[in-house]
Amino acid sequence: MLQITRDGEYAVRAILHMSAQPVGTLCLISEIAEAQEVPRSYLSKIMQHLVKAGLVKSRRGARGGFFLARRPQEITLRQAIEAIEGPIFLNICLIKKGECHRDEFCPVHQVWQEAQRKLMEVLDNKTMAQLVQDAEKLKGFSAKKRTPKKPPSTL
Amino acid sequence: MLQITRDGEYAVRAILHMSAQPVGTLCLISEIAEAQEVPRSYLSKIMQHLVKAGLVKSRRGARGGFFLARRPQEITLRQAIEAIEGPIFLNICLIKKGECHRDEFCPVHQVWQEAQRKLMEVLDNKTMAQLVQDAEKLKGFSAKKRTPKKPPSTL
DNA sequence: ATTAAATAGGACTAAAATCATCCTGAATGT
DNA sequence: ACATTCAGGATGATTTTAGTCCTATTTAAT
Repeated sequence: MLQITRDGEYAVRAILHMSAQPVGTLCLISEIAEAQEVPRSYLSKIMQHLVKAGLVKSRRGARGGFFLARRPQEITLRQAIEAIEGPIFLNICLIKKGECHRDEFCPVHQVWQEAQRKLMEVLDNKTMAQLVQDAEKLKGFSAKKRTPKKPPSTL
Repeated sequence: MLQITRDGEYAVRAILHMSAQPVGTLCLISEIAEAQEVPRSYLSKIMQHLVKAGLVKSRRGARGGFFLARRPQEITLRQAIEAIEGPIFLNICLIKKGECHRDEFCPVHQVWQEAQRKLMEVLDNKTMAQLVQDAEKLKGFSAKKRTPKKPPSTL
């Protein structure tokens, strides 16, 4: 449907959550699930997947939990999404050369290529570290809206 | 899965096929199906949909068929795809304001917005007329490769 | 050693989407 | 009348999506 699945969305939320923690923090499934509004049992599966993909590490048992395998500035949005959704191809003709025999003469093929390239560029150029910063700005902004620091006195 | 469906692909093929015909030509389902390698009965459904969407007109009965409702230079790739797939949203949070209550503080939301904008830009900027031209170039190129007009003599 | 706390992993499921096929009906030109 | 086309509905197999639930395994603390 040309739309990312809940898996991808939830994976990004989880990684973003971990990226916002102080280094060394271990995050629990239940904690991430609640904070990021993801069904707990479903998130469990996604975290497993992220561990297998090498983006996240885990420790079992009491005092266990999850933490990032790399620093937030070294994880792009694309990596987070593709870790769980697999590589993105806007059309099956892009999967690999020869996947679609029509690409030799189909003029649409190269349009998809360009569209995909532009899309990837956006996802590649955003790291988890940047997203955490963006989130802080958003928070500051909404806080300012509600309780301005210094309301300009009209007296 | 962040991939267009066969519906969308087939719709584009059908419209492209009609765009490549001389104006006034009526195209038959069976003819389009064969030329564009689309299952005949499936294409039938897609053409119905395209008629309802207003991109294509039809005439029933003997000597009937399909033809474009607008000129090829007035139909963009995006219009062709969205006519059959409905509006594209890379993530459900983009469907409409308030669809996702997290968008107030979620820093990923605006990244999706930008990604979608860039993607749409590519699809918006390609008309069926241009695609027909592109196809002609591709044909000319592959023909040249196989039978070069004037092979450089080495004698 | 026991136990409580966590993740790992497999089995299962309901609902929806995908990718079609087939048949009947309606319109239209000859 | 008849052959030719599209219109529209019913049906269906398969896959994907979006989960849940239960048991096993690992680990830290007591």
